Amino acid sequence: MRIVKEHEERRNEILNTAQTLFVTKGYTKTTINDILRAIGIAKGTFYHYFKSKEEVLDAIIERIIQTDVAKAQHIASDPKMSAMEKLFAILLAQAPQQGDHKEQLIEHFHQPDNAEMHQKSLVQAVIHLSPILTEVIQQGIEENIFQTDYPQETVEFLLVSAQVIFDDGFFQWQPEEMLQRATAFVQLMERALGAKAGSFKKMQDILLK
Amino acid sequence: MRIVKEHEERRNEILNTAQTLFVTKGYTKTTINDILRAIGIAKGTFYHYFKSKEEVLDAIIERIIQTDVAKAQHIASDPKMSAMEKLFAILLAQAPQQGDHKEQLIEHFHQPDNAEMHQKSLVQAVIHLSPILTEVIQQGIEENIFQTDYPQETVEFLLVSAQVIFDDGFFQWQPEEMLQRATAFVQLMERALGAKAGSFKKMQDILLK
DNA sequence: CCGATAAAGACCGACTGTCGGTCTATTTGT
DNA sequence: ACAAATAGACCGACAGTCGGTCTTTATCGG
Repeated sequence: MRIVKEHEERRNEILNTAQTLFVTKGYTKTTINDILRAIGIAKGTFYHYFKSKEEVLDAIIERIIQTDVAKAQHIASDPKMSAMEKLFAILLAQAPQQGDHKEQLIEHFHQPDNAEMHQKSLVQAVIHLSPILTEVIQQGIEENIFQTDYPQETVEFLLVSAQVIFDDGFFQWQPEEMLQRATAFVQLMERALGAKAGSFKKMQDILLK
Repeated sequence: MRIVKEHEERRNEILNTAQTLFVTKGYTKTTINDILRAIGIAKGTFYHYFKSKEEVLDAIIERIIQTDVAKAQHIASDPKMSAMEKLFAILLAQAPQQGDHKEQLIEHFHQPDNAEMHQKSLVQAVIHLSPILTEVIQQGIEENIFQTDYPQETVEFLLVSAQVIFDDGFFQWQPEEMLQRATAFVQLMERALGAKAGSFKKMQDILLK
């Protein structure tokens, strides 16, 4: 049974299917054949679009990060927002994984042994988000609400911490442990950025909803 | 050619060889056959000692972490040291990877795609070191040199940041970028732990040598 | 303007090489 | 003689390759 499609359509079909499988079963445990079977295409077709399994993973991660980066950029470039508002908005925009494409992934299992995927996401997120957040912090320094000699590095540390601690797959926290860490993280941010004690109270309240 | 050895000796031989290969070529790219060839043993011998490739990785990581934990514990239990001294000593004991067993690994290549190994090391390091460091922080709170409502969580964040940022394999920094991050990290610690501004100056100086 | 022809490229699935892991036979120490 | 240690032939699963087919679209002579 031979069904011909547009290049981009087929490519996205592979990407979407692979993403669902990678997230639910894990990258390593997902077979190329799993992907082929799920779509109903042959080996050759897959390799007509991607030259390796890893290239698919990279493409998926790039796609995910890209949407997050776009949101962050949009917020960061708003001239009417204060640095504090931007910071909160950007972080909140990240947290809920959103419905991604349509609705899939909502019920995704916490897949522990998925090291490649987690690591690549982490690195890409830090690389692409830190410059944006650094600018926001610098705006905050000019507004005299933040104070640090190392805005860039501080952002990196905070991003890494958040990505690792709050990503399922590294540690499996109980709900109350998660809450505790979220609260602690807000305090860490406040201190790391040299903000006035208690100035992140608002964010704290939002997080604890 | 058949050579019989003591159980522990053979086991360590496998561990040492595997560790060298995992670090230089990466875990995934290292074949069981690579290990066998390097030692000069057969498949059956390998599987007589370990039931999977991953079990070898876990054993290696446990061994590495164990030496770090032992050092940390030894320092932490010294009744004559202040919390600040302990904190510095423990961190410094981690930094130089030491000659591990004898001398190997000194010239280890920075292997970027080694996600499994990096992730497992990270998680194990945090799990085993954070309780020890948390106690040190609590001692510091009693000594009134630190102040935080979240000692445990703060330690976790700091450990994660340090492990990821300073581990080759996640990011590849230039020497001066590394220095910059080390400096920034000391400031982050100072602030995160609620220490008096400038009280970590000593540590800073030591790091910059 | 139309039908033949050729180029592009989407698609197929048998096949290959590699790798982690199993199994059974043999040797060695006690 | 018995258990522990060693050996290596063997297996199934998997990522990736290759030679080729089918469909669509552009081109061109009449």
